[in-house]
Amino acid sequence: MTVTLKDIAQRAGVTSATVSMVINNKPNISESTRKKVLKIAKELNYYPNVIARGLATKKSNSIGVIVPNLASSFVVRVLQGIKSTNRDMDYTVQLFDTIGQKESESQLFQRLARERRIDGVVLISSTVTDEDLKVFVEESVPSIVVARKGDKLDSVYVNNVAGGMDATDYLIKKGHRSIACVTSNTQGLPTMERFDGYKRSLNNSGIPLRPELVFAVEDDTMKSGVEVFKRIQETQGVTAVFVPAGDMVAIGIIKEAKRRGVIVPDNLAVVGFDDLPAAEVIEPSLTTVRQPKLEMGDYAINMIVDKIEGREVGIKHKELQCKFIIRESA
Amino acid sequence: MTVTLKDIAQRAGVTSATVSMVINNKPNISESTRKKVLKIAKELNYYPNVIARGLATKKSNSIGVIVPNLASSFVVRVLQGIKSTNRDMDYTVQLFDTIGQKESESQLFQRLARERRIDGVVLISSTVTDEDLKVFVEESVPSIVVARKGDKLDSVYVNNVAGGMDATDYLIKKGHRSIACVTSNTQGLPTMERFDGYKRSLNNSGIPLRPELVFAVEDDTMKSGVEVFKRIQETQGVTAVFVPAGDMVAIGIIKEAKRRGVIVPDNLAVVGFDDLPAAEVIEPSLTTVRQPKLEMGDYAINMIVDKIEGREVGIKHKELQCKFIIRESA
DNA sequence: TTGTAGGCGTTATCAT
DNA sequence: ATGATAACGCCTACAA
Repeated sequence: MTVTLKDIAQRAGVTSATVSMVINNKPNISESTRKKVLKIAKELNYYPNVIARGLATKKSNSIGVIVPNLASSFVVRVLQGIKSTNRDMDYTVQLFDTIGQKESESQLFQRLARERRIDGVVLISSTVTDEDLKVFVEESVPSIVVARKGDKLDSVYVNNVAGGMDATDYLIKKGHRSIACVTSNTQGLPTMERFDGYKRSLNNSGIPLRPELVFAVEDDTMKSGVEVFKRIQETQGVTAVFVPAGDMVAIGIIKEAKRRGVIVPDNLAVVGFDDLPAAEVIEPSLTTVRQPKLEMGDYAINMIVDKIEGREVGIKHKELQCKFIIRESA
Repeated sequence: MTVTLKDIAQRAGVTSATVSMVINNKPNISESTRKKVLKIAKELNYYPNVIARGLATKKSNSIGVIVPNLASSFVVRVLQGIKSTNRDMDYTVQLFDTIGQKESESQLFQRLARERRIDGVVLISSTVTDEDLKVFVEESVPSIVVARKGDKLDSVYVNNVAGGMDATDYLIKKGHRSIACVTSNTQGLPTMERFDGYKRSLNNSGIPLRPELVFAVEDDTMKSGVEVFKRIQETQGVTAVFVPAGDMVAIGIIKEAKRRGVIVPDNLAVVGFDDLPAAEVIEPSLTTVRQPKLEMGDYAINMIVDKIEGREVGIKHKELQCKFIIRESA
């Protein structure tokens, strides 16, 4: 049923080695046999068995994409970027998520590498620990981390500090002095960096950091935003809030503010982080910091393929810039 | 560098066949050698080469997921469902999208099948043609289509007609008689079915279908909603609108209505379709028809695995029900 | 230019 | 209970 090199070889009166060379466009094949072989291959609707090929060449021509949780819109967006530039490539994308798994990111990676399943890995995670990242460096399979800077590992990430500064600068420029900040205690480095940008911006303007204006939430949901709004309201004099924790939290804040008769942006200016689709839906629409997610995916896949094909050596980092999107909420 | 069965065999003083049997938990192995082999395997940090294994067993242990466009939130959600129940399975998910590709869904499928790359395929598409679907039936690799009913092919889909009826019934029950309907001319079968539900509901209540109340948009975006609102307003007497085209269109309608001083739901009741995250963000929040997307993914992956492993034969269909979500917009 | 032969790492069938 | 051996389908020296 399934047609192999041998089948073609027989019908063409040549050997399967010759057919292989034709299929792979190797030089030194007479035009006549090349034509004959190609014709028969087409007639029989031949496709090379990629598994057999992989065994022979020690290449799987596939790239693993490891994500902690496919439910994250950030992750999905980066994945879309990967897939969209991956189109023209000869690599297949295999998708792995680690949430609810016994294996950690690094264990999974090690297994994939050792099983010879993939030629390279893109890890999309901001929460992976330095300890875990070490394993990636040590394996011989090329890998790259997206969403945080890798120390000894290739990486693509965003300048969160600058993003946080842009947002805070803008609020200060608008005259705000009591600016609250809502961070996350589960999203790792990036929110910390954005918070850092907030601090630096205040500092640059000579505004003292007031710890009572700094709040933390668990996750990037409207519910968290609603809750944190109450805490913010208990603190006197806040006129603006910057939300490194993410757009959904910012949206929750806006919703609850409106419900309580606090006018956004007049009584409270709100700036989010991420630029989700919902940012345009909420009224007033959300001023926020956009991360170039598709672009991150694009860079990541290109970098990993370059690495796999030996076009690049050494550690490479790509830092992308956020874009401040001004809408109505601030 | 890479450790193989042979390496273990040598150190254990047995043959690689024996080691293979141990690794695969075959019976008829003495406890002593089993222990010895396992110990050495662990010491050497051995992982079986899945490619070699695949060649020998003629199984790749991976499932292809083909989607037209990963940018669709529907597709992503189904994919999340697939991945989340895929966790406990021994199958790897390979992701393919066809947008901007030279290959159609069916050509891609045929190639994947012939290349022996995958053991089964899940196609997530509502727009695939019957013609294309035929190829899926003909290949020997199991496949299943999600989001539309397959004729001779396994499928998981939603009862869109009932969804459309629920929505329209509700509006009628609320006293509406001039109910507009906004469909899509690019989203294929599902929106047509929802429209069908709309028609049946009207019919059941003895309300004549008025063609001038039926509109079509190009895509599921706020922009389309804004535009179609204007057209709706030109038609006198409309008090409600059902939007099979999707939630973003419905949200666009609400936005534009508010901008023009039309009060939702008092002057215009709006019902969407999908239940996107943004449905809860818009104010008034969107009454809509929720599709069980995660569940669809869950069923799909289970069905395909059953098929691959020979637990199921014959054509199976799974029809899921939508859920009507009442919020503020109607 | 083409054929021969061996190998990639596993599994599976038969002996022993 | 274990070993020999062939086979999976393809690639690649090397020989002719």
